[in-house]
Amino acid sequence: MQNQNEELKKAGLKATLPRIKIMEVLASTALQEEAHFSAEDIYKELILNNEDIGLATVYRVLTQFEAAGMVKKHHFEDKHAVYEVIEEHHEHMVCVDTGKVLEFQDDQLMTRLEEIANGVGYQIVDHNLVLHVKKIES
Amino acid sequence: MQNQNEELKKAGLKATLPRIKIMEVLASTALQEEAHFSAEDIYKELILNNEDIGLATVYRVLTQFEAAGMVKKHHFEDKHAVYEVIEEHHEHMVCVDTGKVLEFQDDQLMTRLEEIANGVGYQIVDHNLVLHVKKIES
DNA sequence: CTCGTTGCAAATGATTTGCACTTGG
DNA sequence: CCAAGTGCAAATCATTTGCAACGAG
Repeated sequence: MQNQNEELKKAGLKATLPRIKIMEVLASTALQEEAHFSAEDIYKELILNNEDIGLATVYRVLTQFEAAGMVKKHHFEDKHAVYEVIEEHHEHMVCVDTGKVLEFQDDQLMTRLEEIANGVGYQIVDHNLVLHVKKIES
Repeated sequence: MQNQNEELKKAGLKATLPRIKIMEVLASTALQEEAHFSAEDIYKELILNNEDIGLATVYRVLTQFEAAGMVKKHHFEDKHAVYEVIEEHHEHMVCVDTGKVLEFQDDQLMTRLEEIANGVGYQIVDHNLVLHVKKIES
């Protein structure tokens, strides 16, 4: 697990216990059927693991991770935000019935978006795309 | 202005003064260079017009309007939500430098999204797309 | 040692709710 | 009339911040 230590240093962050533990939760496949955690989710998971880490720290650390480009913050539902580890770029599809989150990636789509932005004199810096979907049951 | 009265009735809502005034603000081109208002924006505008309407009512009415499909709620920035009157469907592009919101619409894009969702057995119920852009200055 | 970090509690900002009082149909 | 709607103040929720104690390099 020395690699996480490295990642933190690279981001200019001290390798403290809270940060390491939070990274572990984010990276864990355990609770990760859906790899999108809210600050609260992570906090509860830490409590379960008998780690004595404050919720405020979870928020602070997630913010730092986001600034360091290690995680991405999403606002799928109205209230609390969720975070996910950045591995490769992809979009999200959320099932309105089950809440399940599917990920996908599509070059044709991205190309078209670029064309549209360029067409009005802009370049894309970032984007947010979430499809709210439901199973086809014909 | 009898048409707004109609719209409210159609939505099963009494045509009360607060609701009418809020609709007027939403529809007004006055403050509407950017037709995206937060609850607070609307509240302040009402105060300016010497209307005695509580902020809580603004929130309640906006929620009802959303449920009735008359307005759409967005979360462009992290904090407060903004609402806009639904007229015809379009996507948003927000300039990261100026905060300016541009709207666009593209069939090719929509078609591609449908294809993607269908491809995994889902149909699109709704979607959220926001491009964060900046001017090309070459 | 010395800052960067943390935990806790209190502060914040956006939105919601309880309740007694209006008001539209 | 009288249920639906409203204003106000208090409550709630997610997130942030101040500050004294702590710990990594």
